[in-house]
Amino acid sequence: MAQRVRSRKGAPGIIEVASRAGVSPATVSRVYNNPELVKAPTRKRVEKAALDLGYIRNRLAGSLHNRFTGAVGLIVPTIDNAIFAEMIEAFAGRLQDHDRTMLIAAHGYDLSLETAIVRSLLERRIDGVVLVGFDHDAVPLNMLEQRDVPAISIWNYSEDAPIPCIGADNHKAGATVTEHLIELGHRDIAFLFPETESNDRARGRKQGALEAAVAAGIEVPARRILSCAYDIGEAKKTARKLLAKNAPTAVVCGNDIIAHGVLYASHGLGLRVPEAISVVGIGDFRGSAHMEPGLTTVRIPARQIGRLAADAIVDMSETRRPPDPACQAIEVSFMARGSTGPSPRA
Amino acid sequence: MAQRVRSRKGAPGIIEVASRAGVSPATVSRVYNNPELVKAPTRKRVEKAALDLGYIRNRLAGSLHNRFTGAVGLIVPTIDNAIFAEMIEAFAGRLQDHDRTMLIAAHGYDLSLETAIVRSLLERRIDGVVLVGFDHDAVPLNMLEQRDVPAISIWNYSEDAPIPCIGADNHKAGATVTEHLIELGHRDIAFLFPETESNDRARGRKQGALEAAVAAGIEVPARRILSCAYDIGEAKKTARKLLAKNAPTAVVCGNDIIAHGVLYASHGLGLRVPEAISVVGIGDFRGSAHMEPGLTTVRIPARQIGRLAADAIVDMSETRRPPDPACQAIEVSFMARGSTGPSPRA
DNA sequence: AATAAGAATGCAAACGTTTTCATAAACGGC
DNA sequence: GCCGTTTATGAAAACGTTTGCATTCTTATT
Repeated sequence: MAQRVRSRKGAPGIIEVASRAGVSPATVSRVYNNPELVKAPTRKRVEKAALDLGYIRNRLAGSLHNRFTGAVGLIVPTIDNAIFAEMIEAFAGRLQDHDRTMLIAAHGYDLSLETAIVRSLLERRIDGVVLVGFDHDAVPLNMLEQRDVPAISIWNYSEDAPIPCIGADNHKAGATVTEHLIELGHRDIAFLFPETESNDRARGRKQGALEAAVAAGIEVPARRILSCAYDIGEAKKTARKLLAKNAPTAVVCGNDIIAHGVLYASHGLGLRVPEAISVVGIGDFRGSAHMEPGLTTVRIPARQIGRLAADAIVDMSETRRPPDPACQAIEVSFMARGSTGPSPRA
Repeated sequence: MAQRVRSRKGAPGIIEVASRAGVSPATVSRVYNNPELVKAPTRKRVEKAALDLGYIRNRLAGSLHNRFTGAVGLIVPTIDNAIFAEMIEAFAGRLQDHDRTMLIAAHGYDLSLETAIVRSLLERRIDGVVLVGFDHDAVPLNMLEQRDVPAISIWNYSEDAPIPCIGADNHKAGATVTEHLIELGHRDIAFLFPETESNDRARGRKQGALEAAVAAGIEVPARRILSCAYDIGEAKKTARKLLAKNAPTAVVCGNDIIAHGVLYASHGLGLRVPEAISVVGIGDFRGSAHMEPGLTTVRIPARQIGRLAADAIVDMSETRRPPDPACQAIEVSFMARGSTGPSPRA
């Protein structure tokens, strides 16, 4: 029977459990942290006592002694983004499997906020931190390093990354979708990307896309390179201007959300996709496959990245050394769907 | 100058800061927790010492003494859901404003997991917990109450809620969209909702929708009541069957995601919206306004709920009593857009 | 049956703060 | 300048665990 009415201050501690089980506090502690060190019957008694009293251990007290809190920090640009949300969900789930808790914070693409966030995480003595991308202030990175708190970067991949990373080759992703359009005969291609200022993922994709065009002998005039926020409405508005007159035959979008906006703009203008205009995205968000027509895009396996990141950061916090190899490339896969077709001018 | 190379064990503590500033540890503590108690020049000296040493305080140690950890738990069905993500983002942001940290966990609509989650949060001695909806096991709720940890429910609203709540009247939301269709002359309406087993929000919406139909003298045959997961693909598949032959003139969807699926299914089948079929959603997710046609729906102000929830739980943890009034109704607003029109059979 | 080795448990000292209480310093009124 | 307050600081005892070391209980070996 769980003992009732433990008012405010009276939550039972390890000492109460110990005395009820007729053992020392040390033994109770061991039951939780090194069960194999205590003999089965004793363990049973302790477990029963804990249950009877409704004991809930205080991990904070332990962490004071340990070096470990069992909490891991995740810093993302935003939570409210379809593909990050997928990654976060997977990350959190996997962390739970490892008996860890996630602290999450968003900086809204303002990298200068990372310092404050990292500080606040360090005040809670997290066991490790996961960051998105490679663009980071030196200050927070130093704080982590000085305190010997493991950190990894996710989402982007580069061989010579400053910290261990798990991510996709965004450059290649941008190139892949562009090459697809080129193969279909498109020569007049527009590029619609988010602001690349403090977003190395988008930067890489854009570079990859533009370089692929150049490599195919296509020169891209400045008016074909547009930027817009991560927002369907904005993308739609921008695309409407782009498509209203003198439209290109294809649009490369920095992510699927922008592509959705472009698709809606096309529908709104009565431009048939893919007959009149081809559209490609990057990311393969939930839903992209099911639109009409389905969106041609490059799949970035967000959930996989989330899971691997959880595994990696937990491992690093335990072994106290970077994984081997430090950086892990996640393969993207091209998804050809209905939103792309031969150039009407071909 | 920040002092370099503090290897592993040597992170400076409050004691080092104190001695460098020539004060006692108590004073340093006060500088952080009750700055007004320490004279300006002393405070300055302490702050300088802390900066010089690169001191980062250890909140865990403090929480051991205090009752407060500055961490708040948020338990959601899933993070990977457009409208929850919006709420979470707003909640986390507001929490940061209050100098609090968010611990988040998802149970994937399996309410039995909440017990383990609550336990794990309590092990971290969170200052409060925010839950989604009213459907909860008694066990986790009791654990929270026994330990005097404040909890609130969000998303759903009811006057006689078991715990303080901040949310919308889902019943009314369901009724509103249905009445809109009825006003447009629709009599053959289908209802496509998520599983309501362990989801009181969906349950309320569905009830509201069906009751509105009944109130208008419409009898809804069982074959017009369908269920499908929160997933565009599934919704599309289910809708395709529904619309393939003997289609209703309108579909009420339990949320915007399902509505998106229905819309895509209609496009795929060549059914014009809203001429041949009207579709309504609930939620007003990002993007719903910009589809072609725009989705008629009911706006649930997710960000506002998130912000209010953060304010409320912080307040409760400080005052140690429920807010007044305990429950707060968030008004939903009907958004008429292009996806609904007069019934073709009218 | 004695003993060495190993396994299980207990003791008590940390861990890094906060906070009560006590003391010392500053202040204002006369 | 003196005294009664108020304000600023310090000393030391918590807070609830974990863990190294010491001790006791088992078990296996001879």
